[in-house]
Amino acid sequence: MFKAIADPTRRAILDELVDRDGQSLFEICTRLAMKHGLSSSRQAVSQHLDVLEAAGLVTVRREGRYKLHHVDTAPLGAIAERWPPPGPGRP
Amino acid sequence: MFKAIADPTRRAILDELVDRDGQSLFEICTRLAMKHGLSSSRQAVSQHLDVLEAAGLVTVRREGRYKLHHVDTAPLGAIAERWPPPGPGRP
DNA sequence: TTGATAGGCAAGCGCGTACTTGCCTATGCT
DNA sequence: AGCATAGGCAAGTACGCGCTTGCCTATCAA
Repeated sequence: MFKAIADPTRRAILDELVDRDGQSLFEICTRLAMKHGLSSSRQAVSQHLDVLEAAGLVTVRREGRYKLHHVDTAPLGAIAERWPPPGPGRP
Repeated sequence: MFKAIADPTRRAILDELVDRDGQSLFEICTRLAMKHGLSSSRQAVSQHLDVLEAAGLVTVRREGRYKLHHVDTAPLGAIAERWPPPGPGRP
């Protein structure tokens, strides 16, 4: 999971899915090229999505010939849980 | 910074420094071998510490011939800030 | 001053991983 | 049926990264 967010392209995909949940593969490709200036091929994005899915950060739902991707940022909470911020506790 | 916590050895180093702040290089090596069962060489750990320092997660303070390492988990807050947990907002 | 401890620098090796290339399957529109 | 769209699979390539190896410097104790 930590390796999943180590790649900048995968982080951009997460940003994109947070901004607009339930996108298909081609939608993600297009918006990555547009908004983030990334020129990743379809296969590259597909492989990134596989990694994100294996990390539990993205869930997949088939709809006809489309494959819609939904983001789930819950696993990232393990990071804040493992190394809690040094701020003042909850009074 | 994301790549810094992608490596399990570096995560173990962070755990070790949270448990006991201000350790030297050899202390970290020893405790990594003891508690985590990792047999990393001194140079390997040193390079990991360089990465953690570059990521802003570890600060260094020289004391005589020792090099004390202090942890700073604040940069990790950027993760929770970038992808906020989907829980209920703050009412 | 000599030896031992703590750490630094740089080159090289091996493997993982991000990406490409080429081809194949499935669903939808007309 | 026929074509276009959406996606899958597998092998191959290139580069980064973690780690080792070898040697060097600096601080402290005797």
